Amino acid sequence: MIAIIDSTEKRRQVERIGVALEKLGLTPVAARILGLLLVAEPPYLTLDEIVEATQASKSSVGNALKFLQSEESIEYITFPGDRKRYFQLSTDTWLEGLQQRVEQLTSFREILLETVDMRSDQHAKFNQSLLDMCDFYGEFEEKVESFISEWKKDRQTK
Amino acid sequence: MIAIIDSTEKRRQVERIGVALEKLGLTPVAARILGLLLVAEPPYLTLDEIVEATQASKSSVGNALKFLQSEESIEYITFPGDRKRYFQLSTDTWLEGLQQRVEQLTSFREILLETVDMRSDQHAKFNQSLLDMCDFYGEFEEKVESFISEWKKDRQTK
DNA sequence: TATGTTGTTCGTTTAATTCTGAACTATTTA
DNA sequence: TAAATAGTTCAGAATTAAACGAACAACATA
Repeated sequence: MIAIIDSTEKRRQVERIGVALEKLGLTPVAARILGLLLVAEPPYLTLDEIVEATQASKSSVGNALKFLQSEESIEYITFPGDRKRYFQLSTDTWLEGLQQRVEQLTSFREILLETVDMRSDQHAKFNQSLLDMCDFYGEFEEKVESFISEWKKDRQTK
Repeated sequence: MIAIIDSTEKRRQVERIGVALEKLGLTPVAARILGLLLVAEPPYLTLDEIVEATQASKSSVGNALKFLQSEESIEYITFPGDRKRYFQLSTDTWLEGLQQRVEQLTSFREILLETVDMRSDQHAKFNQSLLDMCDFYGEFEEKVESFISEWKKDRQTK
């Protein structure tokens, strides 16, 4: 963490972001990489720069970069005459990630509906509560999806 | 898994729900308990019944129950003249859990805004993308919260 | 007061995840 | 062709998380 991130304040911010993202389910290294790419100027770094800045091993960073690319959280750009990959945050595709989460919700809702079907008509009140929950998430998913698509439309016309 | 859950089909459903909930971040035991409480009839079970049905240790189940209560995913009821606690899914408070997740989003958005403030005005396009993302989530949170409170209102008048 | 029942706590064990270092491939440069 | 650079793979080490079992506290009942 010498050259790329120059101030103590920035290093601390990388850690804060790292902790926040760990809580959302990322591994420590992956979380620090995203933090770094949010703070770094320019906001694109090579593998070796990330290795230096995070003090993690090349393989850890390499694997984390691969994972983050698969999640579409980051992508890389290149420059003519320079073989290195410059990794940066995906500023276009993060919406897709949210959409994937909504789809996860949908699939759980389907399992839940199946489960209610399996239940007898005893405990009707409980069954109804489960159905209510399904209704809520059904509408919720719709709302979220239409909000996302509207946002995308606005973005395109900009 | 002998007395409480009587059929192979139900046992399989508990596992399916368990796997789905593990993916959403629960531990295996906690996920199986929720699955069990979705499938079981009646939908309230004692600690010992859950121990028997899940084949996990009493302490694992006890700790998982404690955790699920803290998350407001489950609660317990009692019956007069019966000291045992009957654990069941919270059919009222699961919305609070969703709200807590939204709050997590808010706190990450705050960190993100701070981070943009720390950045220079070079790479303005990148900075703008981060701000756009903040805007999106800001509106998103509002939308979700108003949807939740409307839903609650409807529920009360029912 | 003894006995049984319900649920919790705590130290240990087990299992899963995360990270590492070394070796390796592929590509470029001298 | 040799040396350097960029990135990947993989077996094992280190770390973290999950589950266990035994002991314990609280309470009820006999």
